[in-house]
Amino acid sequence: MTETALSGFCCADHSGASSVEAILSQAEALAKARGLRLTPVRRRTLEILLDAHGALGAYDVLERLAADGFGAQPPVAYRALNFLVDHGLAHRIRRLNAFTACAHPQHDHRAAFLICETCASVTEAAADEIGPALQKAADAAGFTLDRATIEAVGQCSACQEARA
Amino acid sequence: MTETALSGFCCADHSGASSVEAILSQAEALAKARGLRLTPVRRRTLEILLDAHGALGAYDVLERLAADGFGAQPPVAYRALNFLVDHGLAHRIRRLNAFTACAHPQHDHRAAFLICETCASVTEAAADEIGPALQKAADAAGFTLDRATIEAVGQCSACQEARA
DNA sequence: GTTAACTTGTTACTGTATAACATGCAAGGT
DNA sequence: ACCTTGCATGTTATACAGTAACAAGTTAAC
Repeated sequence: MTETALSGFCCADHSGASSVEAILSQAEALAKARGLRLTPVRRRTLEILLDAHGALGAYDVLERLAADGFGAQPPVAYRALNFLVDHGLAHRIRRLNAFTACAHPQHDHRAAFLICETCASVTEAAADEIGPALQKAADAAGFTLDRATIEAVGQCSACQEARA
Repeated sequence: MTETALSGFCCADHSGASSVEAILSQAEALAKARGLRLTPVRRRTLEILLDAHGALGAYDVLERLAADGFGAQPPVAYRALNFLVDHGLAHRIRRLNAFTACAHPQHDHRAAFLICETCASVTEAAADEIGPALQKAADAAGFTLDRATIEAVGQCSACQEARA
């Protein structure tokens, strides 16, 4: 993969350039509040994800980090990405082996991801109603739920229109 | 990973040895009905997944296939596994990079997977109620839903008791 | 019995992720 | 200020996961 643009806008309300700044400062505030260290690599990694407006593979992120003078080996990217994921600033999209910035870092939300098969865009959707249904299924199995990954595949609205 | 036993029982009602046979013959009937060819490698692959009573990595499956005289190269395992997944006889667990036999191959169900963090067992839970909730979230985004992956992480009932 | 479609097998390779260790930086204690 | 302790970064090397492309054998249909 060279410069794999798994692009696409995460959601309407933060596709403008200004909101990159907004989310970045939210992240900074959040890190301060929780005593986390949003170091240069970590901050830059988040910025890269936000700039991509979609999902990026770890090696794509690494390429950009290296171009900025950070380390050029996989662990550099994986560590920063895992940090962001662990603290809710980014999400891992397993179906794509990729990562995407969290659109709403401030609230602890359960998110579902809508992955377009045509343009590979990733949209983060509120999954508040899915939680209880999943909880019920877990209860029935005597399973204690910690967290869940919900990834849907289909066609985004833009691609449906283009195809019509 | 050498002989990584991502073991654990899929669900109470098919953890007996006899049901391996039962599911296998269900699969055979189903293949016949749909005009699919459940060839030796494919059948054996399904059997391997059923014997494992849980999720197995592709390379674990490959090892066992090779031991049985089938090809020893990755595509052999991946092709058989993908065939099973494509036809609903197995599921791919993305969080584990692994595969597991479908517990209920006959009905076209939406399944959620409950992955135990302690013993790595994978339970297939009915997710019928989750579908509508997800559909609603997709609708709100103007997204046309095709299929979805739902993977939950937590503690299975057996491990909770053991820890208590 | 020949063709066309599919299945299996192979080699070779690309992509994804982590282990283990060395170095460096930062915050708190004395 | 100085040291210590823990965390962050960077490196090398390697493990693990998945696929492309082609050759050979099988099956089913005509």
